[in-house]
Amino acid sequence: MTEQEFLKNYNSSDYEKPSVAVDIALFTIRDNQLQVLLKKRNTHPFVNMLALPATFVGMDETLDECAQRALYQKTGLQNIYLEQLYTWGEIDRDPRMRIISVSYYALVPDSQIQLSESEQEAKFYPVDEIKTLAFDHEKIIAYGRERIRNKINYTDIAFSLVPEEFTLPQLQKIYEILLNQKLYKANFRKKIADKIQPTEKMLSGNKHRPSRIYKKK
Amino acid sequence: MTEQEFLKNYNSSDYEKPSVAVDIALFTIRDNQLQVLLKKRNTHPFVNMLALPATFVGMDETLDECAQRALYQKTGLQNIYLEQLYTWGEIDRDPRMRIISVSYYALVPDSQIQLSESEQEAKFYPVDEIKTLAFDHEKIIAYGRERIRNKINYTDIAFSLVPEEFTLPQLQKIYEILLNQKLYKANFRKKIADKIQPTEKMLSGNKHRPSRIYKKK
DNA sequence: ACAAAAGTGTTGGTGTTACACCCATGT
DNA sequence: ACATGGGTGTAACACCAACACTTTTGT
Repeated sequence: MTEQEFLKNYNSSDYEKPSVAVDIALFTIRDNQLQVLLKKRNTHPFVNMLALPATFVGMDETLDECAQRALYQKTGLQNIYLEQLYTWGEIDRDPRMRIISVSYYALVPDSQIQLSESEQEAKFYPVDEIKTLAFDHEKIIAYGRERIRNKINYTDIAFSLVPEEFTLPQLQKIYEILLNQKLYKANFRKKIADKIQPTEKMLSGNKHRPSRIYKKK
Repeated sequence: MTEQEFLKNYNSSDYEKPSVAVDIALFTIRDNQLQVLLKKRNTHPFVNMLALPATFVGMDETLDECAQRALYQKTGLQNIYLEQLYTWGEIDRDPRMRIISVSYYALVPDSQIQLSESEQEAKFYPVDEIKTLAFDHEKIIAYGRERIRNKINYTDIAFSLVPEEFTLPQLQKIYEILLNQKLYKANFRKKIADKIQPTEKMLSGNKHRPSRIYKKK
C-alpha cells in the first residue's frame, strides 16, 4: 500500500475523540493588585459562575492562533504575547464531555485595556479575592501565577505590565506585587539597571521629589 | 433549562474535533552520550522512519496516565517520573488528519533499561546523530533537551540518570553531557555536596585511585 | 522647616570561577 | 617509579542583602 492509498482509506472518525479547548489567563495589575480577566458564564455547565475566557480549537487554526482569537473575541486585544502554560487532561474537568484544555497566559499593562462596562463582558478580578471558579480554572490561574513568579527573575516579562514610559518606583511596585514581597530600592535598581534607559522627562506632582521617567532598553 | 436537561441534550459530536496524542521523549545516557528512545514506524505516514513512542489519548485516561501507558507498552518501564513538556498544535503536523500532540519527557538510568533487541522494538539513538524523524519529533526532542539543560541547574533531575549508588566522577560526567560543557571537579563537588551521602564503599579496579561511592540524600 | 518619597553609596557575607596541589591505585 | 585520574584547599572575583545617607519636591 502506498502512502496515498493509506491516507485515502484512513478514517479518523473511527475513534472517539476528546474535545480540545484553549483557556486564557490574562493578567494585569490594577489598583496595586494582580488581576485576571474572567467572564460570567451564561450557559451550562457552571452557569453564572466566573470562568477564564475559552474557546474550542478550530480545525483550521493552530493552538497559538486559537489563543489569539479567543483573546481578541473576548477583549478586542490583538498581538498580545501569549505563552502556553500547561495542558490539562483530567477526565472530569467538564461534566458535558471529555475536554482537554491547553492553557495560555499573558500580561498586559492596565493602561492598554479598554473593556466595555457591560455585564456581558469579561472583567478583571483581583486574584486574591477569587473564590470558586468554573471547571479547574483556579488551578490554571495558580499555575500561571507560579510561572510568572519564576520567569520574572530571569526574563523581562515584568515590563509587559508597564506602559512604554514608566518610573522606577512604578516598576518596582510591579515586581513587588508579582513576587509578593517588599524589595530594597537600591538593590532593585542595580538589578534592572541594564534593562532600562533614562529619558529627560520627570514625573512630578506628588509632594516629594519627582521621579525620572524611563523606557525599556 | 436545568443543568441536567442541558447536559442531556448536549451532543459533543456536533463539532469536528482534532485527535489528541501523547509523544514520549525518554532520555538516557549511554556510551557517554545523551540518547533518546525511538521506534521505526511500520505504518504510514512516515513508514520506516524513526519516531518517538506515541499513542492516542483514550477517553478513559488522563494525559499523565496515557503517557505512562505509552511508555509501558513500548518499553515495559513502569512508575517513571514523566513530565509534561509542551503541546504541539500545528495544523499539518500529521498528513492523515489534525493531531494535537501533548509531549512528555523522562530521564532513566541506562542500567535500569532492559529492551529486547528485536527490530520491532524501540531502541536508543544518540541525539546528536539523529537526522530526520517522523512528524515534528526533532523539535520535541530539541525542546526536551532545552528543558533538561535548564532544570538541571535548579533541580535534582540529573540524579534520575544515575543508579542508586554512584561515584562523583560518574555524576559529573552526566552533568557535563547534559550541559555540553566541561566542569571543574572541585567546584562541581561543592555545588552538589548537600545533595549526596557518602557510603563506606569504594569503586576500584581502574589504574588510579578508587572513587568513593555515594547515594542520593 | 518638615514630611515624604526619590535616589545613591558602602559594607559584609555568600557563591562562583579558576587554579594548584596532594593522594591512592595499577602497571 | 610513574602515569592516571580521584580528591581537597584557596585566592580573586562577582553578586546580593541590608542599611545609611543625601536630594528634591509640596505644604
